[in-house]
Amino acid sequence: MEKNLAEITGQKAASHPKVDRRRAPETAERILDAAEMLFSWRGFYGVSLREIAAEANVKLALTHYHFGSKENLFSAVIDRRAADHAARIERALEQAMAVTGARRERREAILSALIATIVDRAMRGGPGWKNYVRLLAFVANHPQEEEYVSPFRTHYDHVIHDFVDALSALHPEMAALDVQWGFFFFQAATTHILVESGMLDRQSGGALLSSDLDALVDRMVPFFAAGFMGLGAGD
Amino acid sequence: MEKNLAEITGQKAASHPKVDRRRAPETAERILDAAEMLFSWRGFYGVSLREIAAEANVKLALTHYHFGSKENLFSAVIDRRAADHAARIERALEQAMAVTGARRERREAILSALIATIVDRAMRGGPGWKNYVRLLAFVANHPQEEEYVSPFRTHYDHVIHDFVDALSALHPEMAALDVQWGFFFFQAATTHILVESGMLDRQSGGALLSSDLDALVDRMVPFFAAGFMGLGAGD
DNA sequence: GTCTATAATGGGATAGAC
DNA sequence: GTCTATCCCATTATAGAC
Repeated sequence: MEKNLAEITGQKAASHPKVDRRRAPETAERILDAAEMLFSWRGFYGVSLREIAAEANVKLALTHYHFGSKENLFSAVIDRRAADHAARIERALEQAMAVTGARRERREAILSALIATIVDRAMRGGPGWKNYVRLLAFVANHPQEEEYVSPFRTHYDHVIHDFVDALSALHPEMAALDVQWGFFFFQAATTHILVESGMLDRQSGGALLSSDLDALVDRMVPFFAAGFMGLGAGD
Repeated sequence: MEKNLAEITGQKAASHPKVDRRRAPETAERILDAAEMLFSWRGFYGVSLREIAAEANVKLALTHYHFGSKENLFSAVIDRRAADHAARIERALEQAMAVTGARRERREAILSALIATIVDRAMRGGPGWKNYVRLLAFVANHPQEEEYVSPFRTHYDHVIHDFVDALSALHPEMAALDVQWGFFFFQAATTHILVESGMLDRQSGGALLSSDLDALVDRMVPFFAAGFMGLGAGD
């Protein structure tokens, strides 16, 4: 069961020049890159520090020197990007709330602020970001009882709260709980899709690709914006 | 292979036949129950056979005696319920396709055939079913590259295909790919929600409960039925 | 900071008595 | 079918040389 993941997925951790000029600062980064990639595919339990060290071309002991423990390394992977990522999403939400026009369009702008910002990082932020986004979605799909999800919560809980507030302000005619339901459905689909489980590819026979995230956004935003009307949103 | 030890040793035979027949099936069932529960929370890698044996009040060696290997045990957990479960969903779909009325209602009936049937098993099938449904959703959220997802695919891929067909037949005015997108969104939200990640509870401050799946169905079906109108479905 | 070596533990799997 | 005992290997983590 433990096959070489790089061969299967054709993926590598974020690449760095082979020739090391300054090893010291780069080593920790390489370990983070490797951990980010491997954790994003198999989760916390499915990856060993040995695999991470090998993927990073680093000796095993260095993972402990730089990060102390496996759990610490996992947290470090998230902490490297989470604050910046959450801030980007918050900024996009602010811009979306400044949009004027029909409420349907304003609703779409809000939803797009979340999914399009995430997709932008995954598609145009470099290979590390793609892995990070997958990891983010992966963790979001796990029970909150797991300890390793807590770093994720501290960074993103308030973001989600702000989105619900924005939608509630846009739709005073809706019951507050219905707004929460609707956004939860949107968020649920988002996190499922971004793990790239490959289901979409298989079910469509390749006509729809999980990797084509831009096409995803174009379908997802109008679909979910319309969904709110099923819960009583006036158009 | 599995000879009766009493015959070989010449000891008395018929002393415990009833006890053996009662115990034999029960042990394997207890192991399956424990594995089902633990796998559903922490996944394949996050659980050890020792934990499973302890949870089942059984010695470690018995897990190997009854199931051979860890992978085999995982498959056995799925095989115990998957065929019955898939058949229930298929039957519900057939009944939904017999519904007459407005297309919106027929669309809701189809979506409900999936989610309500799953929720029915989770809520009213007993504790084992609740764990199975969580495991089902858990695995659906994992990359298809993982080998342990294949037993799920063989049991459920055709079910999903039939749902897409039913929706496509209902909406000839929609592009076939858009129907696939819409159902994929629905399925994505379904699998995310059923892992009971606890997000909903946290975000709503307890006003919405992940465990209240019946309330979920009441919101989810109209929401996603309306979503299709965002992709060009005539009402 | 990086290396080799090793401790200490837990993992899956098996043998053989009963 | 169930038990005890054990093998063998992978795991996380640490010690100490350089």
